[in-house]
Amino acid sequence: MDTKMLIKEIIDLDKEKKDVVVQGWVRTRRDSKGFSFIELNDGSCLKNLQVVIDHSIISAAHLKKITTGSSIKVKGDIVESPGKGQKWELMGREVFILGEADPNKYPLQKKRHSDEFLRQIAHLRVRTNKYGAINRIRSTVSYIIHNFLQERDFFYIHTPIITSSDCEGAGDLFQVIKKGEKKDSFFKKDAYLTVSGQLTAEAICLGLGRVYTFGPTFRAEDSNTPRHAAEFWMVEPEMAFFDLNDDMDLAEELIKYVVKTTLKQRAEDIELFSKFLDKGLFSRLEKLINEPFVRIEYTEAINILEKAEKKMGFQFKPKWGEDLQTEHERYLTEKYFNGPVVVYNYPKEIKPFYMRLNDDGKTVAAMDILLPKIGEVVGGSQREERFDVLVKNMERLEMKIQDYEWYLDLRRYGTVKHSGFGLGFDRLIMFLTGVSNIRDVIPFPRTPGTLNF
RNA sequence: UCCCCGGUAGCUCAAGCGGCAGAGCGGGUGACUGUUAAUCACCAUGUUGGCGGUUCAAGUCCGCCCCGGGGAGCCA
Repeated sequence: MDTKMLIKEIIDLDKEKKDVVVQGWVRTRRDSKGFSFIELNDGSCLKNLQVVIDHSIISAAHLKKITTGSSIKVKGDIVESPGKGQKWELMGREVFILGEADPNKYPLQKKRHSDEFLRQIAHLRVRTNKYGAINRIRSTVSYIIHNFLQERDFFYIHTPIITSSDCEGAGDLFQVIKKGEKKDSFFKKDAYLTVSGQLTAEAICLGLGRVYTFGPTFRAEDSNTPRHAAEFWMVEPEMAFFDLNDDMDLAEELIKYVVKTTLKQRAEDIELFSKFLDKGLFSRLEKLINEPFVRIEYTEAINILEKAEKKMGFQFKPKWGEDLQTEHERYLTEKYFNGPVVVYNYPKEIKPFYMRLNDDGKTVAAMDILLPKIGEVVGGSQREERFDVLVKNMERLEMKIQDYEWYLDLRRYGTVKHSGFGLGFDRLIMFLTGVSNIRDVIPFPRTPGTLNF
């Protein structure tokens, strides 16, 4: 009886194995006199399996159909390869062509393509080394994040994708309406796609203790940058009895754990990026694991930036009370500290209503984690647990308090100190791989003016 | 949304001042070879993003539009 095997399993074999079946997609075929070499990939790992086909087992007409992009099934024996470049190869005994790929039309050639071209054929680009690796890394990182949090007694919770109001005040929302009907015909009120699961996660947190969401979020901003997408994934832990320091500790520990574990579990895939895309990748990742993140107060960050202003000639003057500009973030992470920077205690005026007011009355217990090249990867805060202060905030911002009665209930009844943060999953993948455009770490990216597939 | 750059063969790109549209890769055919992005020879690539204008003549100049990229803004 033949054994169905993944190429990943074959690569790891420690001895030869008879009667094996392998299925996959052909990357290239090289013909010799009497036999052909096929590079076969099944997606299970970066490496291809070299398949040797003796021309006595296949007709010339069939062989011709085994072209780049076609899918085949091969039965045979795994034997040690006499050639250089691979330990094992599959000596074919029977070959079945599962699906042909007309070489005159198949868009992926055995050469490098530009990212822009591959984006147009996102349904096929996963068959390249680079995009196969990205998707494997996404899967592994997801699993690692779940592992990390579950081991620390966090519960994975599910917050709604369709939300009832623009609670978070987070920029532009996508509205949800029933096709062909008025905007409020279904829910009898306005409905939107979520921009964050935070507020509902807080509710579950104040009952379960430690929770997290991990799901898609949506922003309707007309942002055309390599770091923004209209649909992206976030991890949002929310913890009872955590203050801002606990919050920063957890976020830093999580990021370090993810990087360290991914380097171990997806070494081959990460190596591809460090070799061909970003020579400095390994040293940047190693540095992140081994050194504590710099933590500075917003006020200190402004001081540093003001001192650097003359030398750097910033387009925007750093000024207390204003948000940090992209050029400011880059100066801090890429020049001044050359590594991850956590900035905390921001002016209350530039942060949302739910962040906890500090004793100085001017700043809130907020924190952002900035990474070199990527910018903000984490945004979090200690939440305002004091009923009176929270209501005052909402009044200052002229919010409709009646829409948030349920949220205020969380402070009316058994309120406790609690904190949380949101981690941009796709930006984390960018940092891990050195891929510089978010459109290339999301399998089917959604951006303004682009909705394909 | 604003500023800048670009769109020429399937892909990546070239074409001095407006004067016959080209190369490499990929593809096809053949040769050679336990090959490794194989190698060598030959063959075919085309509405120069779209519409309009200037001109004897437009890939090239002008206008509008579409698409892509970079930067900025927006961004829990």
